[in-house]
Amino acid sequence: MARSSTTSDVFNALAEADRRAILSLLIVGEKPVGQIVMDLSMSQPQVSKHLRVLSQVGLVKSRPDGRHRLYRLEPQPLQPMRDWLAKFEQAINSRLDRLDDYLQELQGQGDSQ
Amino acid sequence: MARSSTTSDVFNALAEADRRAILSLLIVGEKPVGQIVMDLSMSQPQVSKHLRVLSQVGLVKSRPDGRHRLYRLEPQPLQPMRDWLAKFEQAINSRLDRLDDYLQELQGQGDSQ
DNA sequence: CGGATATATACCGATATCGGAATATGTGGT
DNA sequence: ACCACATATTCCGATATCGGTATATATCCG
Repeated sequence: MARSSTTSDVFNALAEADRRAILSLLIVGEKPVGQIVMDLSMSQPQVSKHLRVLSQVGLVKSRPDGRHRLYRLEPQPLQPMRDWLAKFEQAINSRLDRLDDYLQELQGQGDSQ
Repeated sequence: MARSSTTSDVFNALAEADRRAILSLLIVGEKPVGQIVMDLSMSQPQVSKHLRVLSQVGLVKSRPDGRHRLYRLEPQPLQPMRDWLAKFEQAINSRLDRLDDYLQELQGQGDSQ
């Protein structure tokens, strides 16, 4: 048993930097696969495979356009991730947290793992 | 070559649901390993391993407390993820986007694979 | 010091992922 | 129908991950 599953979970889909890059590219609008291949200097099959994963989790949708296929961003599935992160807002912004930072800067923090 | 790396990237660390659960637990405050084991009904080695990964990406820090070791949340490394998500705010909130939703609700959305 | 509790690490097998190369599918133009 | 272009899929080897079990390390207590 390796990682829980992958193509069913947005967190997992976004664990790959290349896939994040693809999504970022698509913010500006629809793009054909070939364009992504050029923009990111990745192999065509690699891009297709990543697009497939992104498709499966619903982060992109596609439509045919001549011999091209245009992929577009579908941002709704990002919501669970946004929700999850939101839970940490308070911790991130808390006064205590910054105090922690400060103290750790002062002392040579010996710790972790 | 499998996934780029794992223990160096926050996105990757959070690809595992169990690790997200651990972080969520720690929002309320420091906890010893055993407490996490009980709360999440996971095996002790499993929890220790997940904590190690979280440690490596800086999402938790620990301090000894008698024979226990208290782990606490360190939310700063979440920032890159927040930043990355922020890029999609506009797309998520856009009018067109909601229109998309609407249209997809109306039609039995047939698309994508 | 010896035993008990708490946590970390090592080892293992199963599995899923990734990238590359080759190939299949599909579409348009002539 | 055929050829070129665009994309998807399959097959493959390498690798990293995960969970389990067993064991090591550490700390406290008597």
